[in-house]
Amino acid sequence: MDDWSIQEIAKLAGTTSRTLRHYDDIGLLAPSRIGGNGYRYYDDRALVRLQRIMLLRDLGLGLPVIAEVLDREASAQHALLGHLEWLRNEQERLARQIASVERTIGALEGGERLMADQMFDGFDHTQYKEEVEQRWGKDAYAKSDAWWRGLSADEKAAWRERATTLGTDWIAAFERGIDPAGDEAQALAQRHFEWLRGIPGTPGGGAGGPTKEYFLGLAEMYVADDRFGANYGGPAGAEFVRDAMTVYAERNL
Amino acid sequence: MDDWSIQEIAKLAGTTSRTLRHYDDIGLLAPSRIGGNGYRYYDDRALVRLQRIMLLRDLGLGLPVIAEVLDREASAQHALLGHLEWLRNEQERLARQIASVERTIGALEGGERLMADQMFDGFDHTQYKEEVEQRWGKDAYAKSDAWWRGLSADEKAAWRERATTLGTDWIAAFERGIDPAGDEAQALAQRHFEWLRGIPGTPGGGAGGPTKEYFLGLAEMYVADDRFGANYGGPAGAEFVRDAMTVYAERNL
DNA sequence: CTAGAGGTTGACGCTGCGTCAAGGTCAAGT
DNA sequence: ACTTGACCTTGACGCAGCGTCAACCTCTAG
Repeated sequence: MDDWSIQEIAKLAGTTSRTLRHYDDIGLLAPSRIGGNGYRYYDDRALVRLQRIMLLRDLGLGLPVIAEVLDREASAQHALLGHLEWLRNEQERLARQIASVERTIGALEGGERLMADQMFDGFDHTQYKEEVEQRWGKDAYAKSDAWWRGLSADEKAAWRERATTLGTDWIAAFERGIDPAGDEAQALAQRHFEWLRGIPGTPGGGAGGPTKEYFLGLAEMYVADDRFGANYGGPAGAEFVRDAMTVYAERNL
Repeated sequence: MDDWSIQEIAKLAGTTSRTLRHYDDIGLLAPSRIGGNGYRYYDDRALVRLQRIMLLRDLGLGLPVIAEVLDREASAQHALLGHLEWLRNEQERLARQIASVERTIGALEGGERLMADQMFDGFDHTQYKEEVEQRWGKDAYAKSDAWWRGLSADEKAAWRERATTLGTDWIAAFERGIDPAGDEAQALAQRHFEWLRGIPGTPGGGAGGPTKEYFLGLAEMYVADDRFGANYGGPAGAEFVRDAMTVYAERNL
């Protein structure tokens, strides 16, 4: 008989018997013959198929796809081209992750600078301490400060990114000239509300979310103070944001 | 109560309630409070922890590692540096895979050239047809040829690589001047035997492996024909290989 | 006759949740 | 009071590809 036992063919192809049993289970590669004792035996045609399987597997293709290719249900080119996209996307993902990890490590080694960051809705955290304390009390500032300082540099970056995204969305909405009381602007106000809610220790943080006073107070401050307003496209944009927020507050808070 | 329901905190952190239950299950993030009805509730401290979890998770860290970092059992720097290695290795792996896939696609598009490849132990497949037929008959050549043509370009490359590796190992052994009858050289002869066995359709392919005649015939041919001998470091190397193979054949075949 | 190598069929484990399934709870509307 | 409907709970399977026991035959050599 010109065939091999399961371990023999496994060695020839550089794999394991367990793998071959698995391939049998899922129908990818059946033994060419099964002995009366239940033993699996493979011939040279099976070896060729197995070698193709190993090759495609090493290229990263999934077993179902390999089965399609080998059974002529799909062309190898097509499958490989699709797979190539996958691989490239994965590589980009990894590149981004590597960059993020490097930046994070750098930040940690840099002593985890906590200051010179933005908070309280885009404020530099320490620079505007007086305004915050004056408006919402020393306690509000202290609690928020403690929370903020507890975050790592990257976490802060994430928060800033959320703030930035929200800001640019506000600006885009303003520039399109939509109605501050319309659905779209109100949806933004809703997001603004949720965002504030995510800052523990402030009058806005907590399950209930910002109080009406805090929400309206912020809205007015965006207009009154250009340092805030800058985050929303300047005085005109800030007015738009304030209007939308005011409508939202009246309707929901 | 300054806390949130499971869905609320999930939205605040940009994840799902299922994930939070999972984190509870594995002990990564327990709810700060559990209602009499079994509901999970999370406070601001839990939110901060959750946000850190999401950040580290986005960097690609595993949940157990994240737990260690957050519980101060391991430093973030250390964990991230280790992770960075992981990521770089993965990226290299992907790069190699991408290159392989591209080469394979190119080969397929190139019409899958089957000739100008090596076989029958390093022979150019078609170039030495006569010798092969003369030594082992037309049938041997035809069967092996059919098998060989059935392989893809990459599969052939894999076979050549195995041949090359074996060849360089032989050469290295020869240059170190070891005993052809010693354990090391005999182990190489064993590998040579296994390798020949993996070529179906030849006098060497099949469960039993090469016959003694085929094995010895090849060994002599390595010495007699420089085209073979070149694969084993020239005439002197070929003699070493022949001696080792002869000993092996006498002992085991 | 027995040991040892090798074969068989289950079945769990791993990573990180997504996705039902079956069934309580709660606020709102009728 | 009753019914929705939204949200909560605890299981438990599924995925990709095998590694790794476990418990139990089978074959070969001494």
